[in-house]
Amino acid sequence: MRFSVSLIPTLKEAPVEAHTASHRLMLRAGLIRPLGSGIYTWLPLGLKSLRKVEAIVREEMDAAGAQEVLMPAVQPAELWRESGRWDFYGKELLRLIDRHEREFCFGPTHEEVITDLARRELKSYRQLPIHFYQIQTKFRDEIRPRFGIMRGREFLMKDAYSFDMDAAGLDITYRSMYETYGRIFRRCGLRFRPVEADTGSIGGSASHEFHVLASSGEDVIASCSHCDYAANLEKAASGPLAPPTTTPAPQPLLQVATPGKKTIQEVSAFLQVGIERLVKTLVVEGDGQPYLLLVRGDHELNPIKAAAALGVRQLVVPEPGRIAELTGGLPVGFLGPVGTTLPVLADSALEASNAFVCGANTLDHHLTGVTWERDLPRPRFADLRNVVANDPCPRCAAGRLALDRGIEVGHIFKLGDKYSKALGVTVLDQEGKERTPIMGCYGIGVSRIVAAAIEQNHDDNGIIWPVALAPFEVEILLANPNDPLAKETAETLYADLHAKGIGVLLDDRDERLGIKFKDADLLGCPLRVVAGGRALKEGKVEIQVRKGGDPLQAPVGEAVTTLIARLQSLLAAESQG
RNA sequence: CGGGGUGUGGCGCAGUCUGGUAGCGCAUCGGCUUUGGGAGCCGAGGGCCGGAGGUUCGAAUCCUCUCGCCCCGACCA
Repeated sequence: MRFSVSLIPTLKEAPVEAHTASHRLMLRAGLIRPLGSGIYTWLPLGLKSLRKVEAIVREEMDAAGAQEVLMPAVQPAELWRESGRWDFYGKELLRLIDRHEREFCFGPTHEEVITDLARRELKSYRQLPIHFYQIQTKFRDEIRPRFGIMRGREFLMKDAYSFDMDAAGLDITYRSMYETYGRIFRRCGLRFRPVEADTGSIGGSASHEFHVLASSGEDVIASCSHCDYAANLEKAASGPLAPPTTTPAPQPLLQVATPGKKTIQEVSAFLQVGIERLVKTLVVEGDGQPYLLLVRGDHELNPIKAAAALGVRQLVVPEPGRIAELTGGLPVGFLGPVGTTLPVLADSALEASNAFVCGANTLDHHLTGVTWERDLPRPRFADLRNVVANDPCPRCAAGRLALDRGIEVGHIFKLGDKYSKALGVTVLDQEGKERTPIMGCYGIGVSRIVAAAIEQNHDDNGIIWPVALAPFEVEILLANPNDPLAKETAETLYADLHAKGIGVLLDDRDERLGIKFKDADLLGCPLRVVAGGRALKEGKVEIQVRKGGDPLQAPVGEAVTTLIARLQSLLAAESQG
C-alpha cells in the first residue's frame, strides 16, 4: 500500500475524551474514527489488523473442526421469549420494531438462533457432535461504553456453539476449545492467561476466561505463584487464612465512644486497632429480604459470592436511606451484628477472629473485644470476599495468590441443556429414544483483541504491533522522493517484498523524513526500512525493529532476505505465549 | 439511572463571569526557502459558536428547554 494515496489520517494530538492508550493510539494512528457513543468506523489500516485477527481465529476454528456459518444480526423477539431472555436480558438488548409492529432485537449473542437451527436440522445422534461458529458484528447497549474499541457497543465477535450427546462428549469439545483458544492467542503474539470464571447469568457448569495481561485491564485476575490455579476476581477463592497475628487474649466486651468515626480507617486510627481486627457490617437486600453480611475490615465484599451463599437470585446493596429503613433506623456507620434481628452471614476469614471491633448499633459508638458465642451466636460462614494479594492458594499448600489486571478477550462455557431444552432440541439416540443435546458456547472478542494488543504493546511514541497482527509487517520510508536512486531503491524493495507475500507500506509522501519517522513510530509496523540518505550512499538500507534495539544496515541486494529473516525470528519469539 | 463536566473551523483550545456580531496553535490550499526525528517566511480558504425557544436595540456570552459527548458512581459502616 502506498501511503501517499491511502487514507491514513494520523493525528498529532488525540481528542481529549480518549484516555486509554489503545483508544488514543487507534485514533492517532488513523485506525478508527468514532461515529457515535461506542460505535466506530474501521479505517483501512485498522481493518487490516482486524482481518488478521479474524483470519487466525478462522483458521484455528476450522482446524478444530468447527463449521463456519453466518447468522442474522436481527432476530425475532419470539425466539428470545422462548428462551425466556426477552425479559431477562434487560436494557443491553437493543430492541427494534419493524413496519408491521413486530418486535426484533439486534443480536448481542446467538444462542437462540443456533438452537433454533439445531432443532430444525439435527435429528440423529449420528450428526453429533457438531460445532458451529460465526464471526459477526454484535450489538450490546452497554450502560457506559468506554475505552474506544475495548468496550464499544458494536463490536466484532467470534461466537461458537457446540452440540454433544452427553456431558462426556462436551468435556472433549470443551477441552479442545480450551486448547484452540491458547493457540489463537499465542499466534496473535499476546501475553495472556486462562482463568476459571464464574458462570454468571448464562448458567452452566464450567467456564474459563482468557485474559490479555495489561495494567489497564478492566478485570482483576488472581493466579497462584506455585501451581496453575488462576481465576478471575469474581470467582477466585482463598485457602484458609491464618488468624491475624495480632489476635490478642480474650477481652471483655466494651462499648466505646467513637464520635463521628464512621469509616473503617477512621475507627482503626481512633481506637489504635489494626483494620484486620475490625469487622465491616454490610446490609444487603437479597430478593427483597435484608441480610447482614460481615467481612473483615481489610477485605471487600464480593456480591457474586454473597448472592450464591445466600441462595438469592439478585443481590442489591441498598442506598444509605434504604439501609436505615431495613435496619429500623439504625445509624449507618455504626452498624454491628450484636443483638441484630436480621439473618447474619459472615465471611470465612472471620471464623478464627475474636476480640474484634464492630459497630454498636448506637450512634457514635463501637464495640470492642467482641467474641463469638459469648457476645453473639456463631453465624453461618461462607466465602464472601474478594481475594487479596498474598492470600493462600486454594489448590496447593505452597502457593500464594498474585493479582493482575487483564482484558477479557475470550470466554468458554459449558452451557448444558438450558437452551436446547428451552427450545426443544431433540435427537434420537442409538436406542431410538429422544435425547436433548448438551451445548457449549465459546466467544472471542475479535475487535477487542486489536485494542488489547495495542494496550499490551505500545510506548510513548505509538503502537508496537506483534508481527501477526500488524497491518503491515514492513514500512519503507522513502527518505527523499526527489532523489531518483532513493526512489528506485524504495520502489524495488516495495515490489520485491510484495512478491514475497510480505505486507508492506511504502511511505512515498512528499514529506520531510522527520514526519515519516514520527508516523512510522505511531503506526508501529514491526520493521522499518529507510531507503535513501546516508546509508544508501554506501549501497545500503537502514533497518530498524520497532520493538527496539540498534538499527542495522543491509546491502540493498540483501534487504529482502534480511527483513524476512527478522520477521521470522520476531514471529517465533512472539508466539511463545 | 444518579452526580459532575463539556459542546466555539478537521484536531487542541481562548473568548462566556462583566452582552456590542469570533480568535490562537496545529492541520488544509498556494508561493519561496528548507530536507535524517512532527521546518521557516509570505499569502489564502474554512466556523449560522450543538439545537430550539426566550430576554435585549444587540446574544458564543444572560434565562428556559433539549440533544450529543466525556468522567465518576454498591459498600468501604
